[in-house]
Amino acid sequence: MSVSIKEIAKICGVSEGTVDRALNNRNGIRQETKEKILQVAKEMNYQPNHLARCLATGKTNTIGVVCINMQDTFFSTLVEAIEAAAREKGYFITLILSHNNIEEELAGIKYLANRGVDGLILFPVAGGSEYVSTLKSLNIPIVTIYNRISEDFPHIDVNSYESMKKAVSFIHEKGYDSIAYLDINFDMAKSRGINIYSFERRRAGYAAGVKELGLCEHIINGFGREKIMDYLSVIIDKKSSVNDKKNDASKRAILCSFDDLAIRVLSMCRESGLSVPEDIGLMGFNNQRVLDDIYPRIYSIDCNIDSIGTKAFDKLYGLMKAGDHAQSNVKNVSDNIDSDNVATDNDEVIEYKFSDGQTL
Amino acid sequence: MSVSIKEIAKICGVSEGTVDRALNNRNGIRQETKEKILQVAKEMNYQPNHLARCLATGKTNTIGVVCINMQDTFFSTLVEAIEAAAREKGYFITLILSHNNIEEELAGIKYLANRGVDGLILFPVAGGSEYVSTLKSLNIPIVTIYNRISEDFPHIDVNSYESMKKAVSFIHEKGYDSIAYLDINFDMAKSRGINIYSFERRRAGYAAGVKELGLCEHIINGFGREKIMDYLSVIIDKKSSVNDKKNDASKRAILCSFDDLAIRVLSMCRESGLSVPEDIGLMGFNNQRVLDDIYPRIYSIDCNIDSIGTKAFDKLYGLMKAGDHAQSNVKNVSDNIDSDNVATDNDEVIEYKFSDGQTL
DNA sequence: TTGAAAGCGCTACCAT
DNA sequence: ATGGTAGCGCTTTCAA
Repeated sequence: MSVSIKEIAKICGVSEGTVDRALNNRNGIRQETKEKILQVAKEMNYQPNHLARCLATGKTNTIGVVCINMQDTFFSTLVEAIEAAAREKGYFITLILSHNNIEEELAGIKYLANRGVDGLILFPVAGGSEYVSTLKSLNIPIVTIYNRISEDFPHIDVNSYESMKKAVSFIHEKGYDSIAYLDINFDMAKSRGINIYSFERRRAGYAAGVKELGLCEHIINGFGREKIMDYLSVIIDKKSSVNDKKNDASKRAILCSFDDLAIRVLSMCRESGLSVPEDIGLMGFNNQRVLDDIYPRIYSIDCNIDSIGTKAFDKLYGLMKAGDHAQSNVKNVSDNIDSDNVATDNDEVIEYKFSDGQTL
Repeated sequence: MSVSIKEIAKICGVSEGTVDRALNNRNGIRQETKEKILQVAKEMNYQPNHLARCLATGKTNTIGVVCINMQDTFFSTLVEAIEAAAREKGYFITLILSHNNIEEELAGIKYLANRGVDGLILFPVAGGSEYVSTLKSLNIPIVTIYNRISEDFPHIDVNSYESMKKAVSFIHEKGYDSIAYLDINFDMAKSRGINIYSFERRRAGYAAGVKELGLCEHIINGFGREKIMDYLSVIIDKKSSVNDKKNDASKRAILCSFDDLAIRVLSMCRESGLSVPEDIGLMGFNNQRVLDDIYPRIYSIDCNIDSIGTKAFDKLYGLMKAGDHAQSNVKNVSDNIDSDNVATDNDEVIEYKFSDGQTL
């Protein structure tokens, strides 16, 4: 197929070692020899065989990324940021999608480990101490994003707890005294045993926020149309009977655990004849780009997704360079997934800000 | 790090070859020997070194995917479909993003080739005969998606031309007699020399559609807010003066070259006080999922994105298996990018359908 | 400064 | 049915 070092060596009448010295800028070679070899290599359009180099050096310059899916802009944007950061440093990414399936995730991780990736960035679906042991036994640097597994692995995410908590005060300051929280269905997720750390932190942040303000907690646990409609109907009723009893004058808002929910609620409001923000306030999480094209502009929490991706790679890069695998300086904690699974020193937290908006 | 065939051979007191036979289900090995070896391998948690295998076999079981970006749901969904199809067949994907940049794309392709990917799926940014030669010299199977390069490479895409043309009649049948087309700015793209085959086909389809119906062609060449506003203002004016002169009673619609534009127009209509579909009809292209959450439901052309991804991989898989690289049975055509660059036998066309909707 | 050769872990082929 | 061994293309070490 393509020319090898051996062939170049033969043509130049030198040894393979010398060709290697020329090609890879090592010292211990005379300038003229080097130039001649480089010249020949160029003429023959020599292309190094990455594979052979990997086998010889034990490094692949490839990191594995095990992500949930590519449908959610949140994930795909993150992957894009990781790819950019990786490529800048000369790394490739092998992408595997787990589709929120624990088995697929594990199989993927195993494949990647066998392939000898230098490091792993995980959007964990699984969790638990057994899982941690498995990962540690791989003996390669691992960084988690989004869901957290344990303090054994550096974790990068927006500070979901803090930002949601702040979002509650933010909404409250805009004059809303009833703030509901629209979220994924925890029971369903938990029955499947999947890791929902990120959503747990978000919800916990909301809960802390309303508690601090002395407001009522109202969590809509699942985002099917019926559940949303149930909630909206209260507002619709209130609106239609506004002349009758002016007692319940509370301004209501819904904080959503991710943007798509806010978009959905917005549309359902429109269908139901509710005006946003006149009849109901709305706020999302992630501030994905499509919000810029939707009227009215929904407030959202801007998680600075790009920087999560970048930091995740940078962290991993550090570990890879250090040869200092995460496992080396680790306390042997078996850490289960639960709401007490909070940030540690091994966690990196990303700044956030509130987007501009008109819906509150 | 991990156990090798050699170690297992030593422990079992057999040769490496025998271990290989056991591990890889080859024949020419006694059942008991095999079982014993497998047993030991399991105990030692043997994991095959993919890299070494690749080097020995010359196959990597990896395909390279050079895509534009991951921000557009259209692309990320496609990548997701490719990943699924690939994994099912035991292939990995190494993902490189070109960001619509010709240099990045070329660099990426070169990297992938050196890495010995077994095949390449390209969302081409570049084009032209020189590019074709470069790709052919790589000597690996290549399939293009989205933008086409030349008939030298199998190409998979929705039938943009046909579907856009049909979309025009579809809109017309709904009673609209003025159908504008909102598109990317061709001049800008062309001045950068990038491949816009897919958009060219879409626009050509629109043009053919209006021509066939004897309607006026109205192309909005660029989707900045001003350009869109320019067009909407005509409708706004018409609406406000509707009582004065009832002469221009034409029902207007805008066909958009991709969904995000339709979403944007919808919002701008809302801001401008125009009702959709009462004052203006709207239709998109791709039918991305977010449309389901937006009210009113925008009509769109459902390109069956998943099947594009699947077919692209299947096509590539065929080429890889055949060892029958695309270059082998090729006429040496230098094919430039232009609107005459139409489908050939080497092209696969994907079925499409119109989504349900309420905006027309 | 250069050459020679031993690996990396696996596959594949030829003997036996 | 099994053993032995020569590669794959590169890096790395030791000798000259």
